Amino acid sequence: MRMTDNVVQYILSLLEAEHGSAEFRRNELAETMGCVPSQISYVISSRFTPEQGYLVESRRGGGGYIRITRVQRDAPTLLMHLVNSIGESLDRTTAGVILSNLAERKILSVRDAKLMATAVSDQALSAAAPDIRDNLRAGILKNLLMAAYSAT
Amino acid sequence: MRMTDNVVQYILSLLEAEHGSAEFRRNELAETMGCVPSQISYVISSRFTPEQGYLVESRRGGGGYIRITRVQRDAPTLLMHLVNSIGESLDRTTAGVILSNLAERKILSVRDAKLMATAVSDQALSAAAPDIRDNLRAGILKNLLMAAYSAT
DNA sequence: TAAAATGATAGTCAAACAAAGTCAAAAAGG
DNA sequence: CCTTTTTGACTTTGTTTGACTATCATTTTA
Repeated sequence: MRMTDNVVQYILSLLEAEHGSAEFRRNELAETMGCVPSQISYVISSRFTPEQGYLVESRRGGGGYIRITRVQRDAPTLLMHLVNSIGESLDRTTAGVILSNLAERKILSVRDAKLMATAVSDQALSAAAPDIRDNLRAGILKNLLMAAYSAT
Repeated sequence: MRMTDNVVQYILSLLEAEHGSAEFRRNELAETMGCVPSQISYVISSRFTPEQGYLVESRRGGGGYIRITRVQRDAPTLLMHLVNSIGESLDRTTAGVILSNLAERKILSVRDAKLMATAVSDQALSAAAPDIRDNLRAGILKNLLMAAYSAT
């Protein structure tokens, strides 16, 4: 398993245990996970972004910390924000992060998330030239999320 | 015996051992089979297609993998016939007919059918030039049908 | 006491690494 | 011939690492 996934899991468990808010020291977490500190930064910047519904605050220097807070919004609002944040292009990694996050937060069923992931996969889009796949992904996923919301 | 057939056999045995889903690293498998990595890609693209009842997922980069999932053993034969009849191109009218038919016959839930219809709609595919949309529809729908009935 | 030094943090960025994907040419079958 | 298979060079994607920078609180110094 990737270090990235381990760190994600660990942070999610912290969020779970503390009802939506996790605070830690970057170096300490890196130590317990057995990775370099910048890996923590990588995980946060790729997996706990505002688009994913997380607020990240931090402070450097002595007594520094990183705090991640799950933004509390009802499902429709969260979906709307998400759809608006997607724009014209969506790479597959981000698509995957979005969908697993929605499933994790129980905004989508695991089944819906899997179907959507399939719909935006490279396999499904193989008929399109690689350089427009990200545009297709954006269009497809936005439509799917809207559909999932309105068909609830 | 051809290398291709050896690789097919090996993957089939993995699928058997793991009840319908096999995950491996392309390079590793190539190593154990004694072939170049791209041969694995060739085998997958020619022998583990949706037409043959398989769904393929993959990831690049560190910790990358290829995962092949077989369709459920009790998947409706109609579904498989359908996937085979689709070919390289599927116009939106036919897609609509197919999906409402599947829902009608209760092979798909109404929700799944609606999501799939959204995924192959012109709206969702607006980023693609009109002349390739039918090709995209074919690829997307075939993959979605496999996903809806994939083992595990 | 104000300024400077110190040490404890987190942030940034690019390079190194670890995969899988693509494509076209060569080889092998039929 | 024509199709399928085999091969390998090259591309793209995603992760990991580490050197360097920025910031903040505390302690020392002038």
